[in-house]
Amino acid sequence: MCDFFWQRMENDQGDLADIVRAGGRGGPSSTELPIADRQLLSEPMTFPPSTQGPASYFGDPFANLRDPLLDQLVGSEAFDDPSTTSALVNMSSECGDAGGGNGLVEQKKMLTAEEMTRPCNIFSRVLQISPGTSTTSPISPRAIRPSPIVTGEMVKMAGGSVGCQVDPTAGVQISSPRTTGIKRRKSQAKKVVCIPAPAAASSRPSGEVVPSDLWAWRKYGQKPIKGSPYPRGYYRCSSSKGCSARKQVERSRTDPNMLVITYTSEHNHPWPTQRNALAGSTRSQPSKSSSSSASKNSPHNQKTHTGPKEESKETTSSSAPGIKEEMSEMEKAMDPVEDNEFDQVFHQSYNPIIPDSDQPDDFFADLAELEPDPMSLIFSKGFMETKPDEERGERASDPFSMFDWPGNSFGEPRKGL
DNA sequence: CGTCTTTGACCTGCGC
DNA sequence: GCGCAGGTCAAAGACG
Repeated sequence: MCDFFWQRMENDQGDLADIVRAGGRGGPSSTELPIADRQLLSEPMTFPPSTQGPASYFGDPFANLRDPLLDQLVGSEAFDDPSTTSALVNMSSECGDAGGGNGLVEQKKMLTAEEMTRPCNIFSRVLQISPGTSTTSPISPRAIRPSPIVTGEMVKMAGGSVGCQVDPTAGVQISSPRTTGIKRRKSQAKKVVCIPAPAAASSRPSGEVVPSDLWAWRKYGQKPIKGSPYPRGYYRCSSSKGCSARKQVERSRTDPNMLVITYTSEHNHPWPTQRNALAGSTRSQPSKSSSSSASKNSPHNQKTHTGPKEESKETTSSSAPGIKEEMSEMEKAMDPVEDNEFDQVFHQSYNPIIPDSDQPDDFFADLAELEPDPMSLIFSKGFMETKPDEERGERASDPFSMFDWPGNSFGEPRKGL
């Protein structure tokens, strides 16, 4: 797998600041190692099955799970565009060539001006930032501005591609580190995800577009952001009561086509099961059949997707079939042998690792008993399967069928709000 | 009935 | 200390 993450876990465990997930980068131009591509999908699985690392994520054993959003992203617009698709598989290059195991080093890599000039794939940036290192981190919003033009999180590249940076105001509150223990809202560790957004027209009247992911999110607020024509939506996890996971969704002020999603806190529960996901998601899709139609009609969609929620309730298994397909081919092309290894690791890796953390093992143990491995559900539909041929046959017909992501629903007016 | 979104009011952090 | 802006709360209404 990715040595980088392993090392990081060992060296920097517990410090989200040093974690850079899926450091998206310009497509083919990247010099990443082939193996790195795999990291994209396996990244969350990169933690040694028995390491103590994951527990450090807010004490959340599930924190190391890759954000389902990523999968969706892959499936959304990314696959609509062959070019982006190709770029997609390269996005994890950061991991591959960041052998140093030093988070700061990697962040530097990601955010250097040089990099800014590179085309950006759909996962242009996925960062986890914690106050602890924010002050010294090179990712300071100001620091990452290669030019006066780059004032927002987005940077229009010469080639027309879009570069994404962390928006200084997009939740990446980089303030003085608070080591006193005083919990400050703006000092919370956050993970910023910059993704391509569907056409605004397809979303809510407000123009808000919320990508879906496996978690169930409930919107609890919206605020206009100074300097940005687009409001910021505030969501909290509704999959589980007591879950402190939250996220902020807003459009890039500089590029409406990009969404900046800031995740705060981590889920303290496993991936939402279908049942859980359905909780409260009884609302139907808006008149728009677009996205939802795909997912609803899809035989892959195990759950009766009734939620209009453009973003959450669609906890359908979303492990981007498209990505699997892509990855399968990539892997084959790269190294069939590793393919098996990859699968093995993948299967072995996922398992809400509950290392020697403060988390009550019993609690999660119970969860495991109560619910089938959520990840399994996800990947059973996704790239986890090792039957590319069969899958491709099915997916080929409807690669997006199992998704409810915005790619299908993005931009879809959820309903006449 | 339960959960959702919307939205105005209130609270809090941070810069000056 | 003050004011601004961001973040959260909670009531009201909508939906299935």
